[in-house]
Amino acid sequence: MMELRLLRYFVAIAEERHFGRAAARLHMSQPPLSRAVKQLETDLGVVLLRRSATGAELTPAGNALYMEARTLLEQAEQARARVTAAAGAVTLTIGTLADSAGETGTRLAATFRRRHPKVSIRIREADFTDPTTGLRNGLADVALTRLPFDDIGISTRVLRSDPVGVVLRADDPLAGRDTLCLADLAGRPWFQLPEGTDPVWRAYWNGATSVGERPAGPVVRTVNECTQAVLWNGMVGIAPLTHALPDGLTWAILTDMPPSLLVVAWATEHESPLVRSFAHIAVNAYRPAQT
Amino acid sequence: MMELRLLRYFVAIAEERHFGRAAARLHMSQPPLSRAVKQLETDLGVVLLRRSATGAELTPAGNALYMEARTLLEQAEQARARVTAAAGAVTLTIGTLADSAGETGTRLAATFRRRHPKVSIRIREADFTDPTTGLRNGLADVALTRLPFDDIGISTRVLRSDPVGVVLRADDPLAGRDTLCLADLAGRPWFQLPEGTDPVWRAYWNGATSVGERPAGPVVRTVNECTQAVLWNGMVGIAPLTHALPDGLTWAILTDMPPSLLVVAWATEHESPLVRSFAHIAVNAYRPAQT
DNA sequence: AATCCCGATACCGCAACGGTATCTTTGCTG
DNA sequence: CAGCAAAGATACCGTTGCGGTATCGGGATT
Repeated sequence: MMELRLLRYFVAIAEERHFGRAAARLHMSQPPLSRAVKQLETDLGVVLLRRSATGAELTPAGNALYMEARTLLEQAEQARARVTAAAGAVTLTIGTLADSAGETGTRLAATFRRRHPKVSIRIREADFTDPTTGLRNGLADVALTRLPFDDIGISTRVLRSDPVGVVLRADDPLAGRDTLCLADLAGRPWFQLPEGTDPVWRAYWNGATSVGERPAGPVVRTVNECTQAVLWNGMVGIAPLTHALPDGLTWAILTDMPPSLLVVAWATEHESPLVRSFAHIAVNAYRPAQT
Repeated sequence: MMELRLLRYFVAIAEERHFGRAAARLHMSQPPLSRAVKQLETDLGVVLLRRSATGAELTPAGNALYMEARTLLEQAEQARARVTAAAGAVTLTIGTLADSAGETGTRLAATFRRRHPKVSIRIREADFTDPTTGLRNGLADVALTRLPFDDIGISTRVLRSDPVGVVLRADDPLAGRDTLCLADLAGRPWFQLPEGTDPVWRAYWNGATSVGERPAGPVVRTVNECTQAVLWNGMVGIAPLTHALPDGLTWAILTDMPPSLLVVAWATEHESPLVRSFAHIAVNAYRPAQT
């Protein structure tokens, strides 16, 4: 039977395109994943992955299942939230952009939990295609994300200003330089946000994108080994990196990209005492003279 | 973790309001269901059922989970169908109204499978609130259901005409009579379709409903022990009963209810060779002089 | 008070899950 | 082209947990 557990596994494999990395991300070993995929394949009567010596590629059916599984798991999460809400439980859903906000979120959530022990917290990791991390459709109550994006109806408080940088392979001709400008990167593959995403957000990142070619693979990918930045085959990311980069990668700041602002955000019309409290905690945590 | 298996179990329990009956319906024993519910309850941190000596009632949270689980399982089914469709597999989804159509569906599906071995078949059981069993929103390709309902855009072929009857407890004063009229039943509780359902369909059944009071419990319930009729605490159903009624129940035809027509139906604009083939098989199976 | 019925619990065998070790294949490389 | 490295598949194993039978406890009914 098609169980959610198998779908969780498959999503990890599909995103990593690699059984071993997926296993690491799931904190388990690789063989059960082989079995899980085979189980799904025999259950659905369909080949999901094209295995190779370098990893695994999605077949059309695999891609379909990846999309379906994502939404299904998301719907399951929402269902869970609605059920607990129906029981009178108070929940705060924190949306986080899949970059530095991840670790930030859990840290702030811990503080929040100390102050509001009875409120249960749910963290929803959104990918780069939605800078509001679901604020607009009620999928999140409060978000840790980045400006600029179309913020009408959204209240924001700036936490930190981060220069935008680029991640390079150590063997790159440009590696070793601390700063670069966009022109240095002309002609390289780049990441590109899909159409239909927030226009302001897209324009900001396309400022970088316009110098490069269109990418060949999927549009945005989050790399979990390095939660402090969005990497993609040695492409654009966000400084500062507090964690060390994986071996063989270096970092250079792009001097002509306007800085990206880490913010706490919420839908203005859904502002609540809990949301205010969380925003307050977040702003305090980043106040310069905190002592 | 909240797995689909647990939700399937919970849905059965919620509908039967009885662990034992749910176990029978799931072809398993009762103790694992106790465990499953407890597992869900601890996982969600919520009480789902109020247990009593006569069965189990849903708490508000339980009702919420019931709704969520239904849609989630449905979505999982659709997801599965879309994935196999993406692999180029051809699927025919047969919607069945939760009464006599159930058994009819599997029987016709068997014939259909013999004729089209490569087409995979999915049977979708719909409840009484949607006489089209999802034809309109693409949830089903072809339906075994009953007239009358609002059939604009829907093509139908009549398979059989069934008088409408009422199921009575053996200790009922009216039990033993073969025929009744609606007036005989004045003042009794009755089943009632929720607002927003197909108006023609609702009006038809409200013709019966109008003589009775409003029911107290949930609006429609399907009884699985008797797949040949919709029963509800000794309320209205559809003749003929080819299967014996459970002990303690009898059956009387309502002479002043217009008959209900068993039909095969499909969305006219989505008519396809497969749909035509299925309809043809269905009509042939019910032709009087078949020999 | 005795009985009945329902859900909960205890316990058991077995299927399935995840882990370790190893194999096969494939792409790369000297 | 031989050898190596890496990735997924397979074999096997200990443990978990699922579903089954037997039984218990507690309301409701008579």
